[in-house]
Amino acid sequence: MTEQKKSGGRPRDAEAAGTIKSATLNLLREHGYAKVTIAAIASEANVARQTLYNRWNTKADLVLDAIFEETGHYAAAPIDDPNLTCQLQLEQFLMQVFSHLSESGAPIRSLIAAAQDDDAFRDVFKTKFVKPREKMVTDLLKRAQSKGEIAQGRDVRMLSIFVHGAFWYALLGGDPVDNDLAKSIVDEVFHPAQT
Amino acid sequence: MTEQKKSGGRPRDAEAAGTIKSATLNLLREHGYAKVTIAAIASEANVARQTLYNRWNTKADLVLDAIFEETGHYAAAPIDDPNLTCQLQLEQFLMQVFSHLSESGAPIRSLIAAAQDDDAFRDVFKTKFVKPREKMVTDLLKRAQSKGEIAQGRDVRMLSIFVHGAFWYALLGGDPVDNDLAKSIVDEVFHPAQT
DNA sequence: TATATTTATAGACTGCAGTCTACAAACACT
DNA sequence: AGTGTTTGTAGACTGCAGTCTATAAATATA
Repeated sequence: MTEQKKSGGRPRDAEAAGTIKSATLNLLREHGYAKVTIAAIASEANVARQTLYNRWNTKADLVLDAIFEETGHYAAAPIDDPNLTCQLQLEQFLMQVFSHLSESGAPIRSLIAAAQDDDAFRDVFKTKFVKPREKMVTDLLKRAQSKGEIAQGRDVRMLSIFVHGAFWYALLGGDPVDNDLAKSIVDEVFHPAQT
Repeated sequence: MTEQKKSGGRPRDAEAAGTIKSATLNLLREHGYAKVTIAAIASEANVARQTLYNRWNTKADLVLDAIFEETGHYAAAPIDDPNLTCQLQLEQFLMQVFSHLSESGAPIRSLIAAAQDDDAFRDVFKTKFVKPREKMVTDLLKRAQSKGEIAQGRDVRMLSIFVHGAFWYALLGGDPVDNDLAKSIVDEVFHPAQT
């Protein structure tokens, strides 16, 4: 592929992408996904509307990209700290993720929404956002299993899905996604309660 | 409230609502939520566009209502059959729900999408669709707990959220929602595996 | 300098959701 | 029959996403 351009041509404005993305985030926080218009973003970024469409295919694409720019930082895989139980590590990881989401939860919800109507977009969203987080949790649970914190016979992949499912379920249902939820999820996944 | 109308007035066409809803379902199955237009539904039902807006506030409202009409049948609470384990009952219940969803899964996904941008709509969706199903599962799990199929110390409410979360997670992610998923979910919730 | 290529801008245009207005039709009450 | 009220119909209108076209600006290469 390599998508080579024939020769010169006017270069893309190097600053534009950043300016547009940050304008997008600002408007997003202020008004929410539905009320933010492409025209408003373009205007805020002092750029022609078409320039946005030169770089992103849809409003959802742009928003996805804009959110990644700052969400990436929070996606750091939890390092294995041998001094902490895996249970605690998972709890802290979830709390970190949740506290971030309480800031940009609404736009992310809107992304999920947009993803439903667009197969290609849903793939990107899954590949770049959902799957990596799923893997982080699966890996952590595997470590817990190898250290005996979780019984050998359990299906770690399904447990990871439980964790994320519970999280999405709360997020989409508009229920609070907070430390209490994190604790409840982790308690039940590790569920030492054997009566 | 009782919403009384002052006096007579032209009565609503009794057949219209049904005709519109079934036209909606037909077009929905054929083209998917995004590609179905209000105008097309109105035309299919031989009704003015405004008539739709007289009865439903938005496209999502209408689709929600249309889907309920046939989804209601499948929402029957699982009767407690003392001859079957609760684990089997849950598995059968989920299979029933899943097989229905593989038919109208796409429109339902679009509903979730629409719900994200509209608080009022999300409430209706939760109240009429999500919560009742959550309760069915919670009740079933409670029975399982009282019969000893699930340990006393476990948080049944959270387990129910795991079940639904896993289900929504698969649905929204575009993953197959089938018998295998149902079995995996139930196995892990009851997880007799104690190594 | 001349040409080809690519981006940026401005603005027209399409399609759809949802609103609004004017008018006709169907009812209740007097 | 006459009045008031509500629904149905037809069509104009607004706002936004996304497309398309014409033109100017910025680059590379000849």
